[in-house]
Order: sequence, then structure tokens, then C-alpha cells
Amino acid sequence: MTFSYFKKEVEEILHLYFKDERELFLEIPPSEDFGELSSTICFKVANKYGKKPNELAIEVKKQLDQAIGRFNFIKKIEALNGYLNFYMDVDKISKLTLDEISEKRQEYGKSDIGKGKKVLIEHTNANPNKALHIGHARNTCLGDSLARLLKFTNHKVIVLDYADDTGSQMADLVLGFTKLGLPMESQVRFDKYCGDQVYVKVNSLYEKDPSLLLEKQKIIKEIDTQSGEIAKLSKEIADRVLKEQIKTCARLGASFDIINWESDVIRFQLLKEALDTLQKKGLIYKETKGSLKGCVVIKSEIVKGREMESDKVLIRSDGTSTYLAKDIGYAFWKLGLSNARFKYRYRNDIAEGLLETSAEGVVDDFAYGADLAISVIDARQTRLQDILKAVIELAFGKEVANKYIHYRYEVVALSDKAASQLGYEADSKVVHMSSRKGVYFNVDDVLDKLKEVIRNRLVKNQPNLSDDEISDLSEKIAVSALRYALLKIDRNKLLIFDFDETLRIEGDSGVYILYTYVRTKGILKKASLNELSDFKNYTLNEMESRLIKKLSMFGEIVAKAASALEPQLLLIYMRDLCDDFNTFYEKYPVLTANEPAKSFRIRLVEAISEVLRNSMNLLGLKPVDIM
RNA sequence: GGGCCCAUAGCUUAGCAGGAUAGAGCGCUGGCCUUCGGAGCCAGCGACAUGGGUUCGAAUCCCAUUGGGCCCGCCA
Repeated sequence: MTFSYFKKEVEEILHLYFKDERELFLEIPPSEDFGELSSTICFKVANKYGKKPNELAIEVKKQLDQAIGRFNFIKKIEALNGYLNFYMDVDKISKLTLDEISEKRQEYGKSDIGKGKKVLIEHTNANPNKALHIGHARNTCLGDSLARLLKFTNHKVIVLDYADDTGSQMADLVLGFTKLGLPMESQVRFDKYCGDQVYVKVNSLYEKDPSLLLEKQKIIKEIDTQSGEIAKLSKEIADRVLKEQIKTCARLGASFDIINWESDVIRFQLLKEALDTLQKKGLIYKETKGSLKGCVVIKSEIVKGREMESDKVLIRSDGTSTYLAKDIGYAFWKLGLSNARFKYRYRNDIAEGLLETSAEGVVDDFAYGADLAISVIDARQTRLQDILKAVIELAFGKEVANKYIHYRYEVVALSDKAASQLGYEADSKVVHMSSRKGVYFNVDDVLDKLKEVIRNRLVKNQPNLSDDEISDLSEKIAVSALRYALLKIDRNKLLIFDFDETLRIEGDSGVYILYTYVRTKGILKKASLNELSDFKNYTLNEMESRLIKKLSMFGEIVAKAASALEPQLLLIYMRDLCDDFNTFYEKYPVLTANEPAKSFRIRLVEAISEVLRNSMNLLGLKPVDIM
């Protein structure tokens, strides 16, 4: 946080000259040669002052130089080609920074930007008919990292999983277990069994025997009415699969507070409430003619940019509701716009303190009515999400609609090489995963494979460790590698998965981050932290200054990543910090240095270690002490 | 046909509310183990899709073109 002291001073001193300018155009310069902060204000306002930018800069510098003595952390001001460059007194900042870090430790970097804000974060949301694949994992890692960041910045965060226990994919499984007589029990995990074997098998049979599709329709109806043995079986399957999915999330380090079952959106009248509201506002109506006769629809022309599309069906002619309709009811609940409430009960059998919606539960309002509702959903659903948001805006205004965030990300696809590893011969460079066709990588399988590679390395490097220790370490390293790989790529970009390419254990990777952290731990283990000498008069070298500056900015980076909802910003910061530390490590000895350098460097390494650990925790990477 | 997203070295990418020399990793070439852990470091090669526009200044903003992905169902 100490960087902000410097920044405040720079703003203050600049205002001495530019009394009436609100924007100071401060930025972090591309090189240390230009100081720690620079302002381009002279370019912007030169005209107003009737001068050329550089003339103005020189004049400003001259005047501000007279005031510089009153400021603690500004060492020097420079006017260069129109820029005003401000140099931080790193020597003064360094002790403050190190003290703050060693005092706050795992609290270092926290801020209050979220104080009093209730935020719902919904992620994963996989259909409960299969094991999670790496596409879901991107969703889970983004959502979980957001949750960690927002908690750290003092938001009141509630994490949700929205599970569709009614969709047609459930009918496929029920069909497989009843009509086709497939066994419910298997040697492999239930989610994997359902997805890899039952679901794929049933879908392949539809082509050969179309009469099965009629059976499927019957099952869908029965599930939809939520009564009878078929519906009960469907729910049982969904429950068992979801339980396994949540285990996979836990393995990735992600946990939930609430499971909201999609069928309960209807059961607890969330849908009805929303439809009533939309009815009253005249936003929906029942179609009386044409191809949508008998459906309750929303006019496409009310949604900007969607004028050319057909109207959207909310209630089908047979009275059942579409996904969009339920999502509207659900969104109204999230934002506190509904009179209906879910009832909840505990599911401690899945995770301690986890709640699920249930007819046997009780009303609990702790998640109802959020200040911000973030739904992590892939980009293919942008259209529906836009309609949903437009509906909220039409019904309640822009301000309310802005509380609803479709946190979009592009899907994970497979490289042709990865696809061929699954026995799928690709005719293009990119192959989209398909649960139906069995073209996907399960998260647990990928982690296991990665873990094996890491284990082999560990056995070689750490011959003295027990099997349990090796196993524990390789698990942590594997999870960190996967999370890093999934968070590293900009969420607007298609992530092309390739085992060798994506899950590197060398270079720019999660493993590199852990390795760097281990290096800091290695030094600290050998250092005697109690016998440090005074380094008040120590003058930092270039690498040390850089590191101190980086450390002093951590809080700002965290706050920025949280408010921009971009965990990737923190990831890049963390990697940069590792790069700088490794350069420092190769160049300067710590334990064998002379005093006071030695004492200073030990404290510096300790601080780097703390900040790296905090960064890793915020991104769900798992720090280890040896590897 | 309409809409959304993407385009930076051979490959994977960072930088994008305009700002100084476009930063990494993989690969390739050549170095660094008597030195705190070589899953590391150092050096070299190598990039802003194309064409316009706005601006003192454009990888960044705007328009067009090209190429790639996605979406447009009484599926979710």
C-alpha cells in the first residue's frame, strides 16, 4: 500500500500548479529511466496555457521543485519531452513497505472497497449428468478466483451453483437406466460413469432406434411434472452426479455456499412472481396466432439489436417453461425483485455448511437481494443473457439492470493433437468439445495425468520424501499448474487446450510460480530472522528498488483486479514479481552477503515470499515449501 | 442475412479508459552447476492481419476489408 502514499503526494504536488485540473493523467512509465510515476498533463493542457508541452513541463517542474521539500516520498521531478516524471524515494519507502508486510502478512493487500456490498457469484453450473471437463474448469477457476478476490477486498460474497435437474440430458440418463437396463452401479466414479458411458451410449442409440426418442419425450414430461418414480429417479441421479462434481471443484480449490436446483425456481414460485411482474408491466403476452400460437412470449423488438429475431418463448404451448423464463425468475430473486423465496436445508454430507434448495427446507434470506449478481457463463449464451438483462432494465430500470453481470468467457476447445488423443480425427486445427460425442477431457483425468508427470520429477528430486508427501505435493502442484493455465489466458479468447502446451511445468507456468516461492522458502529456512542488523542507511541496488516498488503496489493491483473483475491482472503481477525475484536471486547473494545488505535482503525475501503466497491464495494456487 | 468475440515473433501470449524503446514463455543458436535448490538464469534470432480516419502522438479509439470462432429452437 505504500505506493499509494507516493501517488497521493504526486497528486498533491501537481495540484499546486494545476489547481483547476481534475484529471492529472498519471501513469506508470515504461521504464525506470522515467521515474515511478509520470504525468502527460502537459500534452493535454498546453494549448490552454498557450505554450508547447515541453515548455510547460519545464515551467511546472521549476515551480514544483520549490515545494518538493515539503513532501516525504518524492525524490526528484523531471521534465522530459513534455512528460513530467516523478521519482520515488525508494530508500524511504522500503522500510515502510517491509514493515507493513511483515506486520500484516496474510492480510497484506486487503482493502475495504467492497465494504457493505453483498455479491452473489454463480459459477460452474454444469448439467448434473456428467463429470466436469476442462471447459467447466475454466468457469470454475474464474468464478472461484473472483470469489477469493472479492472476499479479500471485503465484499460479502456468496457462491452459488445452479444445477439443472430437469433438462433433457437427465432424461437420457433415466432412459439408459430404465428402458435400456444399464446398471446404476459401476467401478468408476458415478459422474464419470454417467457422462463417459451412459450418456454417450444412449445418444449413440437414438440414431439407430428413433423410437427411443419418443420414450425420452415421455420421461421429460414425467420429470417436468416432478411427480412419480421417474422424477424421483432423475433427482437421485442428479444429486449423486452433483455430489461428485462438487468434489472435483473442491479438488480445484473451489467451494460453494448454496446449490440452487433449477426445478425449485418453479416450485417456490420464483417464475410465477416474475411472470406476474412482466405481465403487469406489459412486457409479455400470449400469442394467439402464427407459429407461436399458445405460447407466452417476449417481443424481440423490445431488445435493442435483436429486432430482426423471432420472439422469445417463455412459456411453451404445453404450459412448460423455457430456460430463459426460469432464468428471469431466478435473476429477479437474486436482485431482490421478487416476493418469492427459496427454502434451504443443509447438505453437510457434501460439504460442511453447504445449503441446497429443498421442499423440506426453511426460508433463508441471506442470499436474497444482492448488490451485485455475477453469473459466470460462457460466451455462447451471450444472446440470452442480453435479453435477460434487457428485461430487467425494461422492468426495473438501468440502475437495477447494471447489478446483473453476465461474466462471459470464451470456451475451451481442443487442439487437433489433443482431439486425436481422444481418438477423434479432426479436419480443422480447433475441435470443440462435445459431451454427446464423448470428445472432452475430464478435469480429474487431466489432473491425474499431470500429477503423474510431476510425481516422477519429485521422486527424482526429493528422494527422502515419503510416498504420502510426494502424493500431497504433486497434487498441489498439479492443481496450481491447471489453475494457472486456465486463468492465464484473457477470458475473451478461445482457450485451445493441448496437454503439452497448456500444462507446462517449465517456463511461464503455475509450476514456475511455486518453484519461485520454494526458492524464497529455501533462503528463509536458512536465515536467522531474529538476528537482523539495522539497515537504515543501506542504499538499495537497482533490482532491490524494483522489487520494493512491486511489493508496494500489491494492494493497488488487488483492488484493481477485484473492481475490474479480472483475476488475470493479479496473475500477471505475480509472474512479474517472480521474474524480478529470480533475476535478483541469480545476481545477488542473500545469506553470504555482507551486512547491512544481508539483513535487508533477508527481509526483502521474506516480504516477496509473503506477497507471492497471498497472490497464489487469491488465484487458488497452492503454495508448497519444497518441490 | 443479422448479432457478438478474436487477430501481436514459427507456436502460445502480455500490453489496449491513446503516450516515451511492444514484454514474456515454447522452439531454435550460444553461454551459466567449488556460489542461498538448474522445475532456474544470461545473451542472440524473431511480431502489432490489411487499408483508411481522428490526434502533437495509435498495437491501443473510429470506419471498411480479410481471416478465424460463436450465436440467432416451443434445447439447456
